[in-house]
Amino acid sequence: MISLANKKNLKPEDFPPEIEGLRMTRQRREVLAVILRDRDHPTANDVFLRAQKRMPTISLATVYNCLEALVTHNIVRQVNLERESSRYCPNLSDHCHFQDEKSGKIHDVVFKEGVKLEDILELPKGTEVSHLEISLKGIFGK
Amino acid sequence: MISLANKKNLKPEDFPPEIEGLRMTRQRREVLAVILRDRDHPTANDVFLRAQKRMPTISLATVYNCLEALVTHNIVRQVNLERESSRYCPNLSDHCHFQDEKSGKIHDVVFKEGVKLEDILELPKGTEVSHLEISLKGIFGK
DNA sequence: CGGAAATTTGGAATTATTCTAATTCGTAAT
DNA sequence: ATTACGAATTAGAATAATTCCAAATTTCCG
Repeated sequence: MISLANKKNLKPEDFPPEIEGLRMTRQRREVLAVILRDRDHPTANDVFLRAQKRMPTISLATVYNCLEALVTHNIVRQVNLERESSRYCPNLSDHCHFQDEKSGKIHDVVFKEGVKLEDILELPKGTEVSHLEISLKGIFGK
Repeated sequence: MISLANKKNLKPEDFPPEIEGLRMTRQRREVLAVILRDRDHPTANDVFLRAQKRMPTISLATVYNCLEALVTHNIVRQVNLERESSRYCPNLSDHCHFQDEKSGKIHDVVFKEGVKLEDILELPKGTEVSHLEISLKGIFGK
């Protein structure tokens, strides 16, 4: 996994020509930069609006295309909460999402030290987990 | 919580006039009976098609209305997997959902004895969880 | 440079769900 | 029973997110 998750003030130009086998086009750079910049779990449309600022000609369809490419190449993660629009998250480490009912903000939540999901679920022998999503809603403390 | 989860061969007529404070109309009975009968996590449209068999005049809008009423009164649970249509589940006990990639079937998965989600997540003090959803995908063993 | 392949684009199409306004139903009082 | 009223149902239109499509553009490579 490439460590983009912590690079904060990355400009689109700073990305290498290829990430995780995905050719970085101008639009993909822009979309990725948007997601890395604010880290607030934007929807595709949010990304579109932000990307448009620097690249007024980008289209929504392209944003969807870029997001799909980034997701399938494991460069960003797609987050689905209830029936809302998908959101996009640059944090690739194991974590889940908590949506605060007051602010609407989405927080990343990590597992306690050493906890593995397979340890806590009653899964039949031979089960292979390829995808896992945990989402919570409520009042986020602090 | 009313123990409908285990009643299997329930006919619509068998329901009391009111469940969890929700008046049971003819359509709501039918929708609930469908969900209790097959327990295969049908979508709204699946429910519609099945309900139509016994009640040819029921409309899709009504199925959506009934499902919403049943969900908000905690009589059935709404299950969201990725971006697919919502599905509906009569099992109200704590559990999560595993979608088998081969068959497409959805399996209920329970926590191991004594595990509480709050114990395994790093949540800030004062956090109140009102809603929780865990979904998995992969090859389901056995 | 020249052609093939990949990407982008705008708009149309699709799909699940919600909305709306009119009708019907159910209940309870007369 | 009849009436009246609020709740529920209905069909169809509307909406919203996403995907599809076909044409235009860009990129890559020899």
